Amino acid sequence: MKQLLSEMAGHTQIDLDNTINSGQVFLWKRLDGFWYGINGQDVLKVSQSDRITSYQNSRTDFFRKKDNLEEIICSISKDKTTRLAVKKYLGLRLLRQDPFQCFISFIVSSNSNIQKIRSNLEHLSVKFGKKVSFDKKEFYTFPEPRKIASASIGEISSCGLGYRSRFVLDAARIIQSGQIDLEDLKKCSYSEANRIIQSVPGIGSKVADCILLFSLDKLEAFPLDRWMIRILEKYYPGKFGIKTKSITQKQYEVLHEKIVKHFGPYAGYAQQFLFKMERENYQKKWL
DNA sequence: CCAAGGCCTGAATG
DNA sequence: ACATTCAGGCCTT
Repeated sequence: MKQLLSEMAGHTQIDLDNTINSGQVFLWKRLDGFWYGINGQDVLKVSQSDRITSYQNSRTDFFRKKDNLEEIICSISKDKTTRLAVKKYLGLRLLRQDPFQCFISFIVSSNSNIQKIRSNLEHLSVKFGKKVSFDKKEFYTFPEPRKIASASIGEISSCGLGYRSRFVLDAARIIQSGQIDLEDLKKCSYSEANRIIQSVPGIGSKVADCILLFSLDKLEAFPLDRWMIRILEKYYPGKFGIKTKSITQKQYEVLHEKIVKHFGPYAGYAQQFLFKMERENYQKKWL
């Protein structure tokens, strides 16, 4: 562990490629040696050597640079597997995304795959976002809640969302009407925010955890999808008492409690490292 | 509380 | 080619 931390001190650099390419964000492209990404109404630009810049000159800490990584890594490194994953992907980070974009993105993600999610979100942005020019390149910002909220089902489903179109429309209306204020959820506890966000049709346990972890600062969120279940079965056989591949809501809750008990309050970081390691093992192409 | 089945769509598989 | 299966779930019965 000591060795790991001293290694970190020299390598506090963020590993951009692996971070952007870790299933958290979908609207990022590499152009002329830079990464450009849509974050709500903003476009971010970053390269491995330069500071992050933004179309809107916003100050969002997108890469969570203020997180105390040393403390977090110490905290989550409870076992061999996690230590290996952390060591292998030291520069991997959680991102702090625009909440509404994240909210819609993960509703769209359910029962889908990366490529389709990206295609769906790009279509939504072209159709309902604003065209902006940044660095002499064109981008479409992510649609504002009111734009989606006032669309028809047909317009939304023309973006290829299928049966998720209804969920996306209703979800946007819930935000637009103020029935749920995503910023407010940042101030709630994990379980309270989780309960509220799961009241939205189309958001179950897994999608909720993604939104909470990637945009609402709930670092104990630990999205349990098919991959994570497989990972837990493989590296922690018997430890968490997983019985079936698809788990019920109740089983999800029980499992999540055990996870937090094991990994601690920054469990979400552990999830990210483990997930990345296993996906890489399977040599999946993501971008 | 659990199990089973259906769901849009596109890429992968046979 | 063409049919079938499957994918980073969720909802209803």
